Amino acid sequence: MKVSRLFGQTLRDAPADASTSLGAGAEVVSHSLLLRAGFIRPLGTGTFAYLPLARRTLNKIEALLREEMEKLGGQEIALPFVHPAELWQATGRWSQMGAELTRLQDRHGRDLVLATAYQEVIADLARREVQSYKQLPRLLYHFATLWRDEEHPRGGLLRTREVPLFAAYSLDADRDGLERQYRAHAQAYVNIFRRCGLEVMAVQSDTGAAGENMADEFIYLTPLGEEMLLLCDACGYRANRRVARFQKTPAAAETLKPIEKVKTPACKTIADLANFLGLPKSKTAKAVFFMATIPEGQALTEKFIFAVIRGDMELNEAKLASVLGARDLRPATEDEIRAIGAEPGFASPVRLRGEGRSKKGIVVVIDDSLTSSPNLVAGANEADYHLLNTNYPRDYRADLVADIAAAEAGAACPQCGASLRAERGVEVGEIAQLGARYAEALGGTFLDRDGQQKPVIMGSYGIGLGRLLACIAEAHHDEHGLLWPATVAPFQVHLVLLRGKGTPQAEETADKLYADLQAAGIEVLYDDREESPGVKFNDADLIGCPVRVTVSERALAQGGVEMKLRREQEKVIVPLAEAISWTASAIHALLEEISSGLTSVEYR
RNA sequence: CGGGGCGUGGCUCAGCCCGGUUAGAGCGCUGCGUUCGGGACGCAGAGGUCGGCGGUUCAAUUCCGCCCGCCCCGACCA
Repeated sequence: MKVSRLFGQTLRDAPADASTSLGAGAEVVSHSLLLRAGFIRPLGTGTFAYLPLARRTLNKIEALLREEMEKLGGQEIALPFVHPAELWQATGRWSQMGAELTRLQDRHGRDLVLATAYQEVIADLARREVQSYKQLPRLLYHFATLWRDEEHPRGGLLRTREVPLFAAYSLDADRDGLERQYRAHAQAYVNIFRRCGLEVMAVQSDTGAAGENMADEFIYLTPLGEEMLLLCDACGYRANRRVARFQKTPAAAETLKPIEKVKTPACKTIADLANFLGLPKSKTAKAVFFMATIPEGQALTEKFIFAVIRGDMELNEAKLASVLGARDLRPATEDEIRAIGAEPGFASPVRLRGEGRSKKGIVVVIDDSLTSSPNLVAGANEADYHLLNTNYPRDYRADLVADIAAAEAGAACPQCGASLRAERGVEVGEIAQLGARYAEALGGTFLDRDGQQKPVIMGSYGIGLGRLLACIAEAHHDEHGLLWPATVAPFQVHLVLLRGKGTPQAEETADKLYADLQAAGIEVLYDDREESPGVKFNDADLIGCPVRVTVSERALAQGGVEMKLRREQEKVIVPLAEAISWTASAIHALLEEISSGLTSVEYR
């Protein structure tokens, strides 16, 4: 491709809204570089056009994914982007999902959804096609678009509303089969990301709205990431904070003492309270209030959630939402708290005024640590008063007892007790064991060898391709621009022509070299423009092809053409006759460097 | 959801507080000439319903209201 014909130009400055900060105000380099280098352009909020350079890189990623999937026995399919609502109603996601699921109607008034995922459609296909165990196992995969109406698209390609997606789905007759395919994917994914030049970490996650069993996320570690991970260096425990467990320090055994009401003026926080009473936070119970939207059948009900946790721990909203089966959770307002008879800052489930709370839709959820922590200080539901020595279940009831505590950095590892470390990262892929959930919801059964009708066991395996592109850019750039791994670079070679003045020799040489390199199967971006050397070199650095070849009078006078790797400073003059072979071997070496890093990764 | 900020040629921004001929700059773009190894220079150009609607006014890019779009922060622990 000649730069003079390439669609999309480089920009000296990034658009103002591209220097978007994210999290702690860090600039999202991938966003500004991909914009400046002419890879992407924003269309609307959270939607992007992928220009030829980006599309070429995505093509390479897709080719690599196809290779890896074919190795696993995968078969490529294509699926519609607009789905009938019935499928989503059957699995319950129609009612479970909030505004991120876009619902629409066709001209006949039939409900439709824009795909936020494709498990329903896969399960529907499986129901129609799979009648016998002889048709299992199968592995399907596709490249598709996914629309999730995110509230806060951020960080350019890191969090978008429209997502170019790769996903695979395994269909099995039993859980052993699922386990085999799942492990195969866990290994394949590590290699897939490595081949893209991205080091990722697999961590345990929940399956969110999608599944029912175990899942692993593949995380690229970066402070820009929205995922918080807890890692154990001692035993290798790795989990997303949403689901991370930890060992709760047990409270000392004590005999239960009688409740005692004490005046605690202006003690509205746990810190104030512990300080005022001269007790550790672990001797207190704190109450946190939410309004939860919970699906019941097809209907949604809003319930008041009275959550109680020991004062030395923090509540994990994701865990709470999970145990409640809540679709949405928001902090309750002070008015809502008073309406149930509690006093903000001095609330507890003990002696809650206005009993018969279940009728009022109040759900009390307590952290499991409270069952073994005696004589805690809790609110008296009266301004400026707390109660000493409250005990569960002596003094109050709970509708649910569960682990709703957030693991923090420094908490004890659930496996070995060592101190957990916290890291941030971006989720670039997820693999999940869905089990029978989808087949059961949609009635997808097959006749097994034993003559029994059984549900098809599914797994799903997905990668966000735009996000992957952004993460690769985050991992591979310098102050001058992008620095693509050879496996996914839009072009392998950036050929720069410096015409100079006078003779047409340089141009004729470059034209021929362009043709010869292409004939040798090398992908070349040829900068044939009438631009100054500075502009051309800066654009080459910005775009980031791994090998740069410069044809100029100066280099020809020195006996050849100039070769430079994007990541190196050194330049060498290579005789024209050896230019092709030099380039080919340089590319080969770069590719080899990446493939040699591939190992058969044992799934833990 | 709440609070704050922004919206002016393709891009980055000035002008607005204090209303008044033809709305500016740099980059980019077009033409001509010079230059030619790290974002060169000269000359001549093109390109703007100043986000939209409404109001105040003799007069609105400027003041006011509403809307739309974008950005940031807060979301909460009692």
